Amino acid sequence: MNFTKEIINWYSIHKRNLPWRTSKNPYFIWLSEIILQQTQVKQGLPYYDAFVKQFPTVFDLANASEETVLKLWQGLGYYSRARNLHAAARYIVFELKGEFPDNYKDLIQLKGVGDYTASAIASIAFDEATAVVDGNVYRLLSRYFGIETPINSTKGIKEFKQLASVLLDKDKPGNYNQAVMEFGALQCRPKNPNCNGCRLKESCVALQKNCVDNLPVKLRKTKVSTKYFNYLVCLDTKKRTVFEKRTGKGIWRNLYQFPLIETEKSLSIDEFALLNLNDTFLKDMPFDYTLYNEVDKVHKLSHQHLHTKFWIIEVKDSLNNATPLHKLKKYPTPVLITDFINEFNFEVL
DNA sequence: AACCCGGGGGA
DNA sequence: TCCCCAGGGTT
Repeated sequence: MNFTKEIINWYSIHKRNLPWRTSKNPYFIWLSEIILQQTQVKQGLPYYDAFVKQFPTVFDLANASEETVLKLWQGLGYYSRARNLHAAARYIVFELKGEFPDNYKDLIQLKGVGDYTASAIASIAFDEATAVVDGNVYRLLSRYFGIETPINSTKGIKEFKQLASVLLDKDKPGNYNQAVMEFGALQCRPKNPNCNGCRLKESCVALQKNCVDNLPVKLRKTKVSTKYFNYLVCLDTKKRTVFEKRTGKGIWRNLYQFPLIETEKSLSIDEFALLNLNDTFLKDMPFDYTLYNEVDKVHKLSHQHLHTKFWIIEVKDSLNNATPLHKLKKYPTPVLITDFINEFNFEVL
């Protein structure tokens, strides 16, 4: 049983028609790989189409503003991907004079491009024999070969990369790399893998040992922290509000939001009244306030649960540095804020 | 080595 | 609920 040939044969029959598979243009391959990091094909597909349409070449992407790129990325998550994508496009256009890096060593120098993505682009666009190891490959190899080394340990990362390199089809590395990932995604799924209909079932170690569900082994479950967010949604006499760009190194960097006050616990209306809002941009401003949502809106991220209250601040004056309400949807915002804006429906005010 | 970074979907 | 997803960057 030749693992590599079986995977390639399976792929020739079952491969999906995906837009980035119709071209070897490295820009399109790169774009698809960044979008698909930690993102399922179904979720990333509409974003890929939108990016190709709005930025047909790396020059178009480089000449756009970061805010425009973030706006198009809005809702997809892991926004550093969009910031790095944009920075790398500018680097390619303005430093490399538009000549796209054409090998693993140069590709991995790009912001947001690590071992996986450099291998994917190098093999698919440039036929370089570098093996990809993504979540699909970890799962498939750990099961088929019965490897119990944790996939997120230093030892595991090296071990699986080495094995993947041995299995790689050096003649058509791009085709094989896509095949092995596709096999993991469609056949050797995380839950309910299709072992009965699998052409590798006779030689699959995990299936023979009846431990398919226990592989791959992964260490360290991320602990989830809870945070309490209070957003100050101001409405002044000119139908404007305060909208700010997030700074710093935390989540949602360079996306926009209402002024945020983080607290140790969920605030009652009385407790909110004790906050000294005169220390903020509301200094010397007359205002009334109401609580928009009695029950905390809980926004769940992979590592944080955000318990959120939206406070509606009716300011009886004209705010400084305020944003007209009808312009809010022009800015890139996290889903938590996007949902609020849509639900609150400022436009009827 | 450990932690941070989003959001959606499946079971 | 918990886990996973065509991972990468920082400390």
